[in-house]
Amino acid sequence: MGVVNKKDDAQMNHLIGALPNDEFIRLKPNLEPVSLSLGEVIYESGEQLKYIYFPTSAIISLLYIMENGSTAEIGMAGNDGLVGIALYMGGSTTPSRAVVQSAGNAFRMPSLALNDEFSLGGVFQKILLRYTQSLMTQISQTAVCNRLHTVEQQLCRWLLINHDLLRTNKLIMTHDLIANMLGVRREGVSIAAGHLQSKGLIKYVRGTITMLDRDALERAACECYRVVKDEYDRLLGKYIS
Amino acid sequence: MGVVNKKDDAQMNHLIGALPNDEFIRLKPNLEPVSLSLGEVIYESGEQLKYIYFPTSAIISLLYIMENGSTAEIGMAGNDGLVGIALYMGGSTTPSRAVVQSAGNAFRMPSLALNDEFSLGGVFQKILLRYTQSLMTQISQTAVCNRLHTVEQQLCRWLLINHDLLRTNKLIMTHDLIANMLGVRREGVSIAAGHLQSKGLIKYVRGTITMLDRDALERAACECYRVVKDEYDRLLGKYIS
DNA sequence: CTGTGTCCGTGTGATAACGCACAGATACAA
DNA sequence: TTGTATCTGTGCGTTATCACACGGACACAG
Repeated sequence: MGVVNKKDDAQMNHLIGALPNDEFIRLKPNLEPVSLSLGEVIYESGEQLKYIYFPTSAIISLLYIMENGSTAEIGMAGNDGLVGIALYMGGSTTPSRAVVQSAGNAFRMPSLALNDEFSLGGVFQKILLRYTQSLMTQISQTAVCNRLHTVEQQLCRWLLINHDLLRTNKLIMTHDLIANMLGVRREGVSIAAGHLQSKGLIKYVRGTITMLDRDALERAACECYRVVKDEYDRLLGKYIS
Repeated sequence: MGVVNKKDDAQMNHLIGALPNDEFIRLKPNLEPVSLSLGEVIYESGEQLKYIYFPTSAIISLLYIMENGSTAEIGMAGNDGLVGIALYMGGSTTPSRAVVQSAGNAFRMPSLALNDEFSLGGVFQKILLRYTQSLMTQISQTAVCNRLHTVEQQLCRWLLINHDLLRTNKLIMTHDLIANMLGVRREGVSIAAGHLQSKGLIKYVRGTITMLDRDALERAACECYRVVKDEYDRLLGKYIS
């Protein structure tokens, strides 16, 4: 007791949990726990960022909003990642919006403290850069996935990612919201979801989706899911193992 | 004479040209000029990288190759950028392939020298990180563009990017190759190109495309072109201006 | 328990892009 | 000049997705 311990709440975020003790102790005073509610906008497109967020139980979605109002998700971050890359990459902001997709908790850290620690060039910097590369893989794969795969395959992929981050089979999410994430029509999601339900992979009623057969979902998803997951493990596995 | 001067060939790459003199002098011995031929594969997916490339007149395309053999471009780098981000981000490799899309020259730099300079935390590091963010914007925009815009809009965007990098109106490129970049069928490109030709925006014959009316091309392209360009200028403008 | 809003199913027609197949045209080499 | 490879135009049937529209079902508050 009294000793700052890595088996702390902050541990629940894999990136924070991967830090060596000395770096963690230095950072800890700057980590402020916050509670994030569904739909909350963490960052608006083009807005100067003040904090970087390390989700623990929350899931945050990175969305692009086009001029005509349609939206599409380019990436997702949960306790495996962070939100606010632009702060240490030098841009201070991005053209995307960050929205809370699943309510929960996170730690946030002010820009100044972040940059102080980042510039020391320690493990913190290494992890942040590696995570950034992993996010680039996620975004890249989303790009090709949007081009080459069907809505149903993409829905499977999206459900699997959520499953990994939530670690529960129940997902509170309407078809309409999923459609906004995938950048397709609500009907398209309804049809794909109906198909998956009839095959027994999922079950849903009014805003909650239950995943019944994860293995089958993986088989029904496109390769993109696995590529991104494997690349994350390759880049960060040795830290968070 | 004898004085290492920034008005050097290396200057032709904007990122190198943006370095302060002391950093440039330190790096110069490690910059090896290379000539890149059309179709040459700089990096294979998953292959350990040895060099980072700073194109001067060449254009390099970042491609994803799916399991079924179809391809799609996620980004492009010319004298405005570099190829080999994974080297300083820590991953050493990426799941994408880098192919020479337009023959020309580049400088390459060994991994070791790159990391030595990067870890000093100077302007070099700042520029590389900012460029990385700009590339993320490019990839993200490609993702949503693939989802939401037509082949014709995307073709316009692609032509404009090439125009910016080549600084000539003539582009040596068949419909088939463009189709591989955009991740669509060759016929789709032929039809879109035919349409643009009939409107007088471009002209083409057997593997060479001439851009006739750049302003009209910008109007026919989706917003994605401008978003990415503006973000590049925002991130790097103050260095390369 | 009744109203109102949300969520999902379904239908119809339109459009964009796909896959395949082949013909005409051009370039280049023998 | 002739042959061959490459490049582009076009047609046809198929599929995925879109846009719009509406009805039924459920949830929850008053």
